[in-house]
Formats: sequence, structure tokens, C-alpha cells
Amino acid sequence: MPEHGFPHGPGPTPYAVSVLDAVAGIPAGRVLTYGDVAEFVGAGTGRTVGTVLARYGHEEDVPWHRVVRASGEPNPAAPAEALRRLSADGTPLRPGGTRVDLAAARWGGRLSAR
DNA sequence: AGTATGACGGTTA
DNA sequence: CTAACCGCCATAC
Repeated sequence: MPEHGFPHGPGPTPYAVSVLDAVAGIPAGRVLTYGDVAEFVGAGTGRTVGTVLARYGHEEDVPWHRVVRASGEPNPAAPAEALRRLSADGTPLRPGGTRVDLAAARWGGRLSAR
């Protein structure tokens, strides 16, 4: 089986696998926007990334809460749950605590969580 | 192959 | 700040 650990076949498409793999690499306390993930993967857009997470995000063991909108808002599907996990990760939030402080939490891509 | 859809993003009002 | 519009691209049908 593939080294990334995600089985192919009937389930995730190759694109979906690469997206899930990228999301799995986001360190705690850091976040990536949907667009960032698409850019990191090298294919698709924020839309396609969202589609993948909507379908496999809750099925695979992936930190889906670390992928937020460009505005800093968490997933519209489970905002409360996402914020709860982000808070547990120590992710910097904007005043009010309902949105992520992207300026401080956005992951550089290969920088360490430090 | 063509059409519809969506956990998006950026611009404009 | 909110709301509407349009462009984006992988998938499902």
C-alpha cells in the first residue's frame, strides 16, 4: 500500500489522498487556509479542497479543524467543535475567540511549529 | 462528453 | 461590518 497510508480503490481519489496527506502534516497550534492547502498540494483550489474534506475529513484520522477559511473562520459545518480543538492546540485566536488569528497562526508550509 | 455542485477566495456594493 | 457576484477546479451523475 502507499506510503502515505491511505488505501486507494473505491475510496479517496489520488487528489483526495494528497490533500488529506497535506492536512495531516499541519502541526498543532498552526493552521492553513483551504487555498493554502491547494497551493501546497499543487492542484485544485479552495473549493476542491473543501469538497475533499467534506467527504473524507470526518472519515479519516485528519486534523480537519486546522484548515480554516481565508477570513480566519473555522468550518461552517462544525464551528464550535473546530474552535474547541483549535483552542486545545493552542492556536492564536482573534479577540472574541470565534476566528483564527491568521497573521500569527498561518503555517509557513515547512517552518516548524516553533 | 456536458452539466451541476460545493467545508473557497477575492472583489464590489 | 454584511450581502451579492463571479471565477475557480475536482467530482458526481
